[in-house]
Amino acid sequence: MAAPRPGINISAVERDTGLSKDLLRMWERRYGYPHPVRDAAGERQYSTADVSKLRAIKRLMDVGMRPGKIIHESLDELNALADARTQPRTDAVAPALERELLDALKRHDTVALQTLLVQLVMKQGLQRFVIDTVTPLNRAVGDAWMRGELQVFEEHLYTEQVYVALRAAINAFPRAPSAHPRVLLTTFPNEFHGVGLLMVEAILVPEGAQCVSLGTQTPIEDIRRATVAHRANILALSFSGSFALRAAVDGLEALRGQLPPGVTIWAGGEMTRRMRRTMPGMVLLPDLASAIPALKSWRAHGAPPRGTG
Amino acid sequence: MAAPRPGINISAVERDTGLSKDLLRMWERRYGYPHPVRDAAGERQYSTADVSKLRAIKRLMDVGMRPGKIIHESLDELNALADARTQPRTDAVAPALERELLDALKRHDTVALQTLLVQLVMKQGLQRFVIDTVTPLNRAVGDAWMRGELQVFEEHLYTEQVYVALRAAINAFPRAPSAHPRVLLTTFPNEFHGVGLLMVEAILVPEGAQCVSLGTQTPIEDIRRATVAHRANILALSFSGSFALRAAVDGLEALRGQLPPGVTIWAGGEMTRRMRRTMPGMVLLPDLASAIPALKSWRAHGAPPRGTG
DNA sequence: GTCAACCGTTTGTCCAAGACAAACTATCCG
DNA sequence: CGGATAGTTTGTCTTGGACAAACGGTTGAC
Repeated sequence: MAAPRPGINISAVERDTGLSKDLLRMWERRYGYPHPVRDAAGERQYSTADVSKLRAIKRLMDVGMRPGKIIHESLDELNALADARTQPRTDAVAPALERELLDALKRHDTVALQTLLVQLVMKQGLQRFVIDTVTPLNRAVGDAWMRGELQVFEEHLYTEQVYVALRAAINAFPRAPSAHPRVLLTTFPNEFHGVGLLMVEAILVPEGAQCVSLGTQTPIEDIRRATVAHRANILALSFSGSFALRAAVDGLEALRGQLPPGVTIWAGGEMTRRMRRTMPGMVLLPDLASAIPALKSWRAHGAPPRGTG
Repeated sequence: MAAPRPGINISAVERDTGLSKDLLRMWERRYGYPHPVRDAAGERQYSTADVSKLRAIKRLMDVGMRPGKIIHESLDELNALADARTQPRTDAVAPALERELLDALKRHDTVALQTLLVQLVMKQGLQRFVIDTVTPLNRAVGDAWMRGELQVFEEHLYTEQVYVALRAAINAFPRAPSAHPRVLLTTFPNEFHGVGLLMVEAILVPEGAQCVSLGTQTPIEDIRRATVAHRANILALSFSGSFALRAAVDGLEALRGQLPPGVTIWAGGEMTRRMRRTMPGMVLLPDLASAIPALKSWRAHGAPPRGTG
């Protein structure tokens, strides 16, 4: 009665890969790939293999590769490229534990997942949990998703569970209203990845910083206003790999010009690794661990006297 | 340095309203609205007023109205239509408190927001909190967003805070592995609204039910497998107003045919109010409060109640 | 009076090919 | 090594046509 795989609609491909319909048609015109079959109405019907490969391409593009260079590689070669990039693998999460977590995820066993995560927080402490467990786990989940081993909703489920675990752990720390520095966390508009913010918060709160997160997608003018209103000492911004480089640099420079010099700007996230290393007036945090020395450095010399411009 | 409002790109409008580019162009062709000015390159530049009105239209469409009937109404008239629909306003949240929450939201004051929500949970109890506070608050936030009084990220912030408060309250209840019934909660693919699931969970857990949520967007075959694997007694599905009616009915009928007759299917959410036919073999829950009698009915007879209330 | 099936109208999505601006790469110069 | 310039690559926007799905009113049966 129900055909098992009748082919995937261009809208569904857009949703599952994040590549717009226009772009999918343009690639077909320019590169000849993907080249989906047409149904009786002449509409494109993509295969699941196409979707897997498109996801792999998107993921590599998100870390800076260009479509023309990789679109004709096979899925295996694309995976090899991704693995090569992942070389500095720390193996901090015991592979057995990582497998156990992924298994629980695939079983949709949220209780087991949450139990495992909470156990790890307790055992490692919050900071090590974020750096040694969540970071490689994010990568493992991302890779599994790219290979089509995980559904979209399963990745969401994972994100949600990490979110809950981190939020609970952060809330366990007391809030001292006088704690310094005050850190304001958010992302630019068009940036949808907010887990990074929570991970930074989880690094900073145990150090005694006072964090306020605005969530994702705050317009730049609102960021400026919020920074002044909260009298924040540090403004921390997160950029995922898929964020437009130019928009990030322009926005950061605009903010630097508008904010009082006493406010320190931190820019972190995957995409900051692709930025020019010298951004005057701001601190680049290519990974989460570097937030700790950055905070110590602020306390040593960066602390502004009084002048709130 | 700061350009005030140069006009809004069609992509940004798609993102901010949820109306696809194709649809925006088609409306312009068919209805003459919106009719954005063109920039030097001939590309559409929408105004913020357009975006506000388009959001209002989208919201009314999500509750069943048709674009052709409302697209030429003014924003005020659209708001009046939305208000008229909201007539059965319970005013269970004191307007002062509601205003206080919205103010905290607009100040991005997550601490105040969370404090208020937690206080309300404690004071009202979880079930009343969900029914008397969160439901009207969702509507108030939705209305404010529709009128352009809230940014997208502010709505996200609200959702996140409610999410955290509900999740924390639910986790405070002990999990008895033998509790009955076992309820599996999820949504169909293409359904992005997951707060409803958490709200149902918050209604059912205090009644002693054992809830497992798969989050949003579970493929139907996975729902079937998960229901069998968890030996769930009740499968609860949530459909927001923007979900396609046909897809919901078809999917529900397919599930009903594939699941053992002993499994009760609950369908809830805004869009189930637009379903006409009494759906054989399943229970429609037009609002959250009706989940409690439905649960009691299951315990009394192990079968769905007849009438649709 | 209620419900289901039918049919014309409304509505959303897809398609094609062209145009152009933004982003990136390569090269040259200080 | 860093910065400006020229050439490619790449993504998004444009128009206008086509068609299928969803809707709403009417008809017919009970």
